[in-house]
Amino acid sequence: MMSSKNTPTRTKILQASLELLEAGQGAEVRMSDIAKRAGISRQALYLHFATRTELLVETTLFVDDLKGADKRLAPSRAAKTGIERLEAFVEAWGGYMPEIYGVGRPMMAMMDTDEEAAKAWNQRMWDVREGCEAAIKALKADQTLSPVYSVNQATDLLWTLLSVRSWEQLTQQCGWSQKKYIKSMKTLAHNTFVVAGTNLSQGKSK
Amino acid sequence: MMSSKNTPTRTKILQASLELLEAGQGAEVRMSDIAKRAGISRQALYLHFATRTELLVETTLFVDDLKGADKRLAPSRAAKTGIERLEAFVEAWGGYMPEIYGVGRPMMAMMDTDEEAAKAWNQRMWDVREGCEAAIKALKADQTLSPVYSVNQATDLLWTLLSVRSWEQLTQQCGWSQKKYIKSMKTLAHNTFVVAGTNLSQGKSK
DNA sequence: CGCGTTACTTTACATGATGTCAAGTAAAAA
DNA sequence: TTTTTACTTGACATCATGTAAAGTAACGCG
Repeated sequence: MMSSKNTPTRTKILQASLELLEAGQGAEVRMSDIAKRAGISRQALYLHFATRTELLVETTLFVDDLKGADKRLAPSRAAKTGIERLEAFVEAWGGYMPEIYGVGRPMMAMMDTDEEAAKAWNQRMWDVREGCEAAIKALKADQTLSPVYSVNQATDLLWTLLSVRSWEQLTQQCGWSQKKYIKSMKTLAHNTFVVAGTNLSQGKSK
Repeated sequence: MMSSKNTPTRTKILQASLELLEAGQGAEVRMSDIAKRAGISRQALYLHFATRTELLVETTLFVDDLKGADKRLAPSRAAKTGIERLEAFVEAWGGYMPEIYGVGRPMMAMMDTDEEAAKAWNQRMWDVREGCEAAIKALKADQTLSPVYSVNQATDLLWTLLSVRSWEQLTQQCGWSQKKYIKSMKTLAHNTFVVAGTNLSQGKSK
């Protein structure tokens, strides 16, 4: 019974999985590949993870732990004004996406065929939506939310703007730099959701 | 040699493929499924299409033919002002996406594993980008393009806003109606790309 | 009429990945 | 010393794609 313990072998597997996923630019990451890299037999993987999907899901949690997802989003929660919060969130999440894209890409690919994978990934994306909602609600509280949108509509829209797919298209397909992406998204979010007449990065409302 | 002919059997296959893809809400569409529905043997499929990918790609072309992709985009090309053109394009493409989503979903799923599928789908999406670019250039020509963005940047952004993935998120995940999607996108595109002080649906510039 | 070609059928099989099963082993724990 | 734990080895089931080969029924044509 090793259940949810942090045994060294389990960690080695997750580490191997992560390395392959991050390196793999389209390269398949098979169970046998992961086993080889972790230095154990393919069968041994199944002693720790029931399915490939489960391993992948656990890898995404592993990466959150490593890269400190929570800490990154903290500044956004600490922001005083809604505008600052919106900006901080765009910056934090926008900066985090490249870190998880390595595992995110295969996860998104699996969503189409694997129910479990879809559930796990959607759950995580829903958490992101909550971040969006919090930022929008902070704007609303400051009365700096554009009257064009309801809180829900603005949240949906912001969430879509900041989706991994959109980030992927802009940075991978269009060749945008990370810097350009974040700057553009800040501008776009500001211009879209903040009531007219309030400047970027000058959140002294009232 | 049946090469690129429109034989009845070939059409039957494409028809069957299309029906299954459109019906299939996550249901797998295997070669055997398509064969069964077309009323022929699985092997016969390979007499008309070398691979599953090729069949899927051909199905997307088939659907364009059926739904009249070209005709739908015509109004956009005919628009007098840039603003009208932008609006018409959002409306046309936004209205077209649900029609192709049935085949688009599996195509996008295949992109991750199949090089050919990726090339075919990207090619089609690139055509959409050209539509975006034309609309943005029309704004530029009218001097109604917001000075915040260059033509390229605006094109990339509009293209991403109008991507199938974004449409998918808003309509499938967030539950937006088609009407709401198009209206919101029109507003968003207008507010983002049209120079301030110009109203929606009143394109008399000059 | 006979002949060959076309379009399809049937059966069999190779491949490649996931996942299962069972027996064996080496070292730590009891 | 025995037992348990963690892993190894090798064999096998499954499932979809794609290949291969031989058979058949209809059709056009000299």
